[in-house]
Amino acid sequence: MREKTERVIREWTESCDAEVSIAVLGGAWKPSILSLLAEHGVLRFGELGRLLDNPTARVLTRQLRELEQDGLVVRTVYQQVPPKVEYRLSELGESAGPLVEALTRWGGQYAAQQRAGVGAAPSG
Amino acid sequence: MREKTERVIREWTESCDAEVSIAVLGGAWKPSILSLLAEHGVLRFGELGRLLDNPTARVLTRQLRELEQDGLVVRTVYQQVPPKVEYRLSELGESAGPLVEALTRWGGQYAAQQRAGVGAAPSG
DNA sequence: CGTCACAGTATCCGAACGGGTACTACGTGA
DNA sequence: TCACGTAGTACCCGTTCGGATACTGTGACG
Repeated sequence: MREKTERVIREWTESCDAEVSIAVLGGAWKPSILSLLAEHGVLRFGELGRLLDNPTARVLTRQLRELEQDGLVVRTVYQQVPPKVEYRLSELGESAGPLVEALTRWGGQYAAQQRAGVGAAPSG
Repeated sequence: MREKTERVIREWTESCDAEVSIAVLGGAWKPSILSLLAEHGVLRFGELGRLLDNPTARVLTRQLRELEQDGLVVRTVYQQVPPKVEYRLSELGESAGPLVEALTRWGGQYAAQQRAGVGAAPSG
C-alpha cells in the first residue's frame, strides 16, 4: 500500500471512507487505466500509453506504480530485450470495476448537463 | 461551475468521464459534506464544522464554495446578526448520493482489508 | 558501428491544495 | 465599554501533483 493511502486510511475516521476510494482512484488517468485493463484483460506499458492520450512515460509509470502498490494492478516483467512489461487487474482491481463505472456514468451525465445547460436551463 | 471542473470537462475525452466525478467530489471533506447534507437536509456552517472533524474555517469555506460553484449545494444567507448561513443539497447534489455511497462502501471494504491483511493473508 | 524498439529513470518546474494564524463585521447583552 | 457568537476573509507555508525534457540499457538488425 502507498504511504499516502495508508495515511488516508489512518487519519480519516470511518465516516469518511469515501476519501479512501478517492485516494486510491483519484490520480490522473487512473480510472481510465482500470477501465482499459478491465476491458482488455492484459496490456503492455506502451499499449496503455497509446490507448490513453499519450501521457508522458513519467506520469504513466507513476500512476501504474501507485495502482500496483495499492494492490489494484499486477505488473509482470518479462526478462527480455526489448523489455516487455504487462499489466493486468488484481482481484481487488476487478472489485473496483462497478465503482469506476459509477464514476464514469455520473461524471458523464454531469459533464453533459454542464455543457448543455450552463445558465440556460429554463426551470420556470 | 469551477474553472477546474470546466477544464477537466474540456480537456479529458469522454472516455475519461470518471475524472469529472473525481474533480467534483475529490476534495478534502467533500464526500463527507455531501453525506451529512443528505442525512440532515439542512446544516449551518458551524454545524458542518462540528460534525466533521473541525476543519479550519478556511478549508471548510473553500470546499463549500467549490461544491456550490459546481452546483451540488445551495447556500442560503440570512441577513441577520450574528450571521446565519444554511447549506443544503441541490437536485444535482442529491443525484450524487448513490455515487458517494458507492465510494464509501468500496473505500470501507478496501480500508478494512488493508488494515487486516497487509502481508498476513494466508492465501495458500 | 549506428539505429531502433521498449520501458522506463532523472531532474526540474509551476500550479494547486490542505492547513495554520490572525483578523473582520455587527448586533446583543453584561 | 467590552466580550461574545457566527461566518467568514487575508496572508502565508510546505507538500504534492501533473507534466516537460533529457537520458539509460540492451539485444537485434542493417
